[in-house]
Amino acid sequence: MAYTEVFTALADPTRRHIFEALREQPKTVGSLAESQPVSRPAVSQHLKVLVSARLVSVEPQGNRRLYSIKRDGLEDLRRYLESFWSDALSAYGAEIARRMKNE
Amino acid sequence: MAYTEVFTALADPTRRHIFEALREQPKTVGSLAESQPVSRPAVSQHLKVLVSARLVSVEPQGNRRLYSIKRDGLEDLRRYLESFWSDALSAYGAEIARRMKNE
DNA sequence: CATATTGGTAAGCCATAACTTACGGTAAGT
DNA sequence: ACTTACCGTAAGTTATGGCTTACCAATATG
Repeated sequence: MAYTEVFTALADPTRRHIFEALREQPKTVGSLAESQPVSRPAVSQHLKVLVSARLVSVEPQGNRRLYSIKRDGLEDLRRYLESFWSDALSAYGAEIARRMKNE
Repeated sequence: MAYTEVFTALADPTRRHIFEALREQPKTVGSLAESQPVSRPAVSQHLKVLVSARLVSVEPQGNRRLYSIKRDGLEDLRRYLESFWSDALSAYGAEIARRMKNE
């Protein structure tokens, strides 16, 4: 399942904070580490996971590496959620119908 | 963050399979365990997590316990995603603008 | 009642995840 | 050229997560 990677990536609070910090603008590893309570290598490892989940992309710029949000991972997530929504609704309706039938 | 619980719950493949198995109709622990490659206690533990994440609800029926999908957790997830969407778009636009400026 | 169904919980095991420090490698500045 | 800044990776430690078996409580069934 491809969804596992995206869900796992966003499950960790620190990683989600990093991801959210990129909403404003693309940032470097160092600047991200400054606003997080963990070390720089930890941030680097988190970014690796986020990139692998296609939630974030990298762009090397000379000395530094600029990380920014990538929409692919979010698209996957949204697709999963939407496909689930109608089913959940129908199951909910079926449940209601079932209860009404038994009463 | 309340999102951690939902993301964590859906990050595990087995747990997601259980969750998806409830799309059709409410089921008992035993019937869920039959269609999964893990033991019944494992399913029970997974359901505990899903209930805690408000993705699933329980309804005791005499001897058995009927589990069904609850929409609250999915609502949370959708809200998070949507709030993120516009930001991601604006950040994306800002990035584009930034690159155009530099070229 | 006695026994079988159903299922939650405890204890223990093992893999993995998240973090640290230490290191190396490349680009920028002086 | 040397040194500083930036950052990825390796190695090691610790915590947590998912699984199993064993056990126990509660309801249904004969």
